[in-house]
Amino acid sequence: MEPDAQRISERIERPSLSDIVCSRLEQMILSREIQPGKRINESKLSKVLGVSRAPIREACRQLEKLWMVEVIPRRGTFVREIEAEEVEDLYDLRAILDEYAGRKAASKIRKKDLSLLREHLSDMESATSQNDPGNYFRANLAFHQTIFDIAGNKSLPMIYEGITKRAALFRKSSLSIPGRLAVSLQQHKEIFEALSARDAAKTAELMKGHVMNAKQAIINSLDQP
Amino acid sequence: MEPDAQRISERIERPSLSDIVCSRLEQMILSREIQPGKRINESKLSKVLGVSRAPIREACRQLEKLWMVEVIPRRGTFVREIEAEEVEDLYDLRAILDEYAGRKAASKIRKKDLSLLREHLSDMESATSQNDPGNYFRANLAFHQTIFDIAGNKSLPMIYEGITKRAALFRKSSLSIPGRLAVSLQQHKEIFEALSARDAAKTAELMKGHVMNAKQAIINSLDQP
DNA sequence: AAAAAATAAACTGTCGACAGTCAGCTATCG
DNA sequence: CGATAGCTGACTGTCGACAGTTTATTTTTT
Repeated sequence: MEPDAQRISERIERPSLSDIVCSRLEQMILSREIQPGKRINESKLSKVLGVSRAPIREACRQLEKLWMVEVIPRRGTFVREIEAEEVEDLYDLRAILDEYAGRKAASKIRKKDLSLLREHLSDMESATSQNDPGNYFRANLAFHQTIFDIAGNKSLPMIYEGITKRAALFRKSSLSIPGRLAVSLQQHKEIFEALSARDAAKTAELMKGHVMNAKQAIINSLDQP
Repeated sequence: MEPDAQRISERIERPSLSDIVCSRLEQMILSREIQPGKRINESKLSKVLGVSRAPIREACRQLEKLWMVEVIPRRGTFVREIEAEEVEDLYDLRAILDEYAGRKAASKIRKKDLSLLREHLSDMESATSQNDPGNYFRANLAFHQTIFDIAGNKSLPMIYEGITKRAALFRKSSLSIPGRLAVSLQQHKEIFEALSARDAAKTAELMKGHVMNAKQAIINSLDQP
């Protein structure tokens, strides 16, 4: 019997073909194997991957949900392009969402939440000392998502995922800028402190500042590439 | 020749079968012909509508993008349920997005923007005097979307659409509460004034207050139904 | 009679095929 | 020589069918 029919989504399940194609496509897009603006050729790709067109189409729709591609009726599926200007927009949105999440999380946080955050923080710490942007990025994402969980706004994670995936299309991440990891780490430590102190205003301010800081770092790095 | 290959999305095009199925489905969901939590039976629906399953699936994926349904692998597509608690979450998100948009729009607004807003305002005015929530809703949406346009954050409208469609699943809208139309109209007039004065702080505050006010109205109406 | 197992029915995932549409090329016309 | 119209190849939209799962039903077991 189903103990909780509402929460069916979270069960173990092997991925369907569409899911496999989806991650494969995401990978191809992020690695620029398929370049921005280019069309995803369904029939060609289906031959390459050895599957029919149905899972390919399914995967494209999934990626559209994440704003990574744009499906144009009767024309095809195109990898989205992203301009510096739009990256700034996305960072602005991240800033206000993080600010909100920080404020809400600070007033709700519990001991076990703090220990989970501390784990992510230590992951970020070791990634920083090994100068490993990839792992830092993951731990960083986990840190922020944990704060969302604590904040408890159920709709926030979905929105945020779209924003981050879309921003990932941009060739440059703030974390790939030399010296950024250390700065970012320090900011997360401060956020952690503010959360421990249950200081909502301070947490909100730090979260916002953190994102706006990353935004500025990107803008600066573009001016002098 | 294509004058602007980037902006292909906006061209005249007759709807595909999937599009028709999609709006039909949306309608069925909002009218509760298919109830929240229920599965959308692809094969059954394909017989009813006289099309194959492919357009049906396509439409479901489209609705998933708008958070109106949840697609669970190998189980089917389910109409999303929405609790009062989540409606509050959605209003919170609308509040911070509107606040942000208001601040940004106030610093960028031009004369022709103001006249467009004035038009929407007068639409809302006549809808109010005729006590027509449907038309009021549309004019209201147009008003807010115009502010987004002025703010110029390209990603904002997409996010906002998801939030509003999702909130529409809830049986009650703040605008359906007796007396709300007049209150809402007054608030929009104040927002318009603040925008005219290019007062960013004031506009932001009013926008946020307006949404939070609507949220509170819903909460109150639920306590005493 | 309640729980578990086995069976049957229904449904989704995937496939290959065909038709209508679109992009690019060639030939025609001014 | 440039622009337009018609043609051609390629691709997406849609279809019906089949296979593997999931759900509902029936049978068996305790």
